[in-house]
Amino acid sequence: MLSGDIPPSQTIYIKNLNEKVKKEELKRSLYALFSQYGRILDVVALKTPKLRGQAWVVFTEITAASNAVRQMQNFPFYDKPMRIQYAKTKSDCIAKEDGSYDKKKKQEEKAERKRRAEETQQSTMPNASAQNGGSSASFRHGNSSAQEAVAPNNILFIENLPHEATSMMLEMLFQQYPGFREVRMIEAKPGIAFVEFEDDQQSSMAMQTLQGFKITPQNPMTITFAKK
DNA sequence: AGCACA
Repeated sequence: MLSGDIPPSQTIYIKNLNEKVKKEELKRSLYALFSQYGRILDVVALKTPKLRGQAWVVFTEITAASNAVRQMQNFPFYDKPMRIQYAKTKSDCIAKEDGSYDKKKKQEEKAERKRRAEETQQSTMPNASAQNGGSSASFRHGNSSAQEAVAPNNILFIENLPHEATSMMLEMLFQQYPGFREVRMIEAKPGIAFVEFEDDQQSSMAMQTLQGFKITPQNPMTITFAKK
């Protein structure tokens, strides 16, 4: 069944995610990867048996979600091709924004789900010791520039580097990713760098894993695709 | 495969 029967939404539903990736890392990587398409309001991922391997990414704009669904379809992410659809229901963070969030209704739905789970389960449910990792995807943005949607490409743009960062240091960091070509820094512009890969999938993988990486505690690096 | 909001 194709996903065509789900109407466009500003939330995308992603499945076939690598279940070995830790929740917080997964959320950050998804954020890093998908912020190319527009501003993200929330990333939801749970590791419960029913929900592992899946995630929701909430954009402010439907058009951003549409581009993400099309362009990142089957993108190899942690070695598995992502399967992306629009979400079936409205995200809570959207409902809260537009006033349609109804707490009572929410609780009924929750109770209903629980009831159904129990009737199909019919067996022992040990301690539901929920894993309280908590916290939403906190993430830093580049201090400059409202983020435009720059299409994924093979060159990364690195910002917020400490002034003492050298191209040698960056090379050490980035060369471990397949397809690495070179680091370019501009003497006249400290704090930024360009890192080139052979293709955009390889650059994306490096971006995902190094997004927010701190060379010094005060300098989480911001990685975006370079404008061409 | 699996559509939630810890």
